[in-house]
Amino acid sequence: MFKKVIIAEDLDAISLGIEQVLKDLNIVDFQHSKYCDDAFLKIRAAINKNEPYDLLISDLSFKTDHREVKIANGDELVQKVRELQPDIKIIAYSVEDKSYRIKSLFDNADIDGFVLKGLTSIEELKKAINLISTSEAKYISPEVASALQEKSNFEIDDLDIKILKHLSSGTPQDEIIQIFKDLGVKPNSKSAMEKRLSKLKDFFKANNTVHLVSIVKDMGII
Amino acid sequence: MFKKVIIAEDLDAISLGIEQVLKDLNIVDFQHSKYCDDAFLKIRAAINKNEPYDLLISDLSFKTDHREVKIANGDELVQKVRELQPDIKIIAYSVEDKSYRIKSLFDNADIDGFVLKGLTSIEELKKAINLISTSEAKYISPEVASALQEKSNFEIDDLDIKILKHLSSGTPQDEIIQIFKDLGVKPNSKSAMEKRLSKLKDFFKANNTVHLVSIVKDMGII
DNA sequence: CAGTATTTTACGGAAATCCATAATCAGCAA
DNA sequence: TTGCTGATTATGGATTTCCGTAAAATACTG
Repeated sequence: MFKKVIIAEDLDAISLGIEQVLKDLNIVDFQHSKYCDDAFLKIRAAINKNEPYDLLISDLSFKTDHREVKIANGDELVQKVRELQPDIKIIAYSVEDKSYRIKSLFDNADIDGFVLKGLTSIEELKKAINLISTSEAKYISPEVASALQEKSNFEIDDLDIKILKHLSSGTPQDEIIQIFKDLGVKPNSKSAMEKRLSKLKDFFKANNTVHLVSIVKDMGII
Repeated sequence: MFKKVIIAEDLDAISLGIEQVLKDLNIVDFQHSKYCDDAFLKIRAAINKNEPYDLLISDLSFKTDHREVKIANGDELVQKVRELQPDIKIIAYSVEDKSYRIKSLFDNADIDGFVLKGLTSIEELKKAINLISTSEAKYISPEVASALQEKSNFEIDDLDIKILKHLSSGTPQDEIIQIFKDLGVKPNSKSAMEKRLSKLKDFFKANNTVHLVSIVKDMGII
């Protein structure tokens, strides 16, 4: 079983629940951070003291404060923690149920478990911790297990995301092209843009641009 | 102080925290529902038994299950509870920070408090309960207090919402007009629709329709 | 009822987008 | 170099949206 655990979770109501789980599992050495930055610093400090954490339980969405932050959300946190300490186990604990985002956590940050906050998530969290502590298996909540089956999220590349973000913030297509030209981004013709858009509309089965933006917003892609 | 409390909250991790608050306040007679429908039935049953609840603490967003539900979210729940039992005190406890929605809770459902789930929300919840139990005052979390100051949310009426929903699901304007004509909705001309859209774009400072839909989705209006 | 104001509808040109096709260019093999 | 292939860019016309103005219908007033 894990000896030293760190929790990254901003909502006090929830972190109380998580701490209860750890106590039930007789894990007493745990810390709790309300900010991603803080969690990251603690993890780094622990490594330097040669007393590294062996489990991170992290929320994904964090409220934005007045204060300046380097790491804004759990996705970035787990990514950076994985780079810093490749052998740490990571469980994401979130309400996020968009398969696109869950899949990318397993693919990119190689997380060890995903527990969906829900009606029985406390029990699930226990199960996940138990499973991961004793094996190299991955845990994922049954409601969203299908996320991992989904065939590759196709080729929605970085440029597509850029275009979608511009569109959703009201920039007309012509201006987006101009911006890309000014920035020296490679494909920057009207046609290229239109081709990409029509590919995206085809892929997401959107009738028009409004629909497309609406869909990708719902999916949490932008 | 309140004698009998009901909690409507689907996430188990959070309801544990709320229950702790109630225990700290020496409130022992409380029930907990994970579904809005269930909460509503309990409240009605309590009235019938002449032992009504005097406080409802309700979340706003509830996860959708496989099961069929009559009341899908906290907004509807508090609305219906207010109609059923006008003298009950109601606290909304939610991560929702869109002023549009918060204001409408005070205006339409006449809730008594709004506590924003956050870093110190457990303490805030205690404060809110204390305040409301001893006076007719309203409680609102400081971070979102400005919501109540905002001048009327203008006249975004039901039809506007309908139009926006259609747009966001990919229906072209012409078709929306046709749908309205078929349904016998009153203003159903191309011009009327365009005028409304341009009013909305003006109001929300949107550059175009894509932008408009993006904004109202972010605000939680649709 | 006449007259005025407000709302709704109609119309039309400008702008943006959609969509198919053609031209251009870059890399590569013969 | 030549010719092929695929990717990018250009072009133009159909459709949709945008936006202002005018006509028509409705409501309101004295």
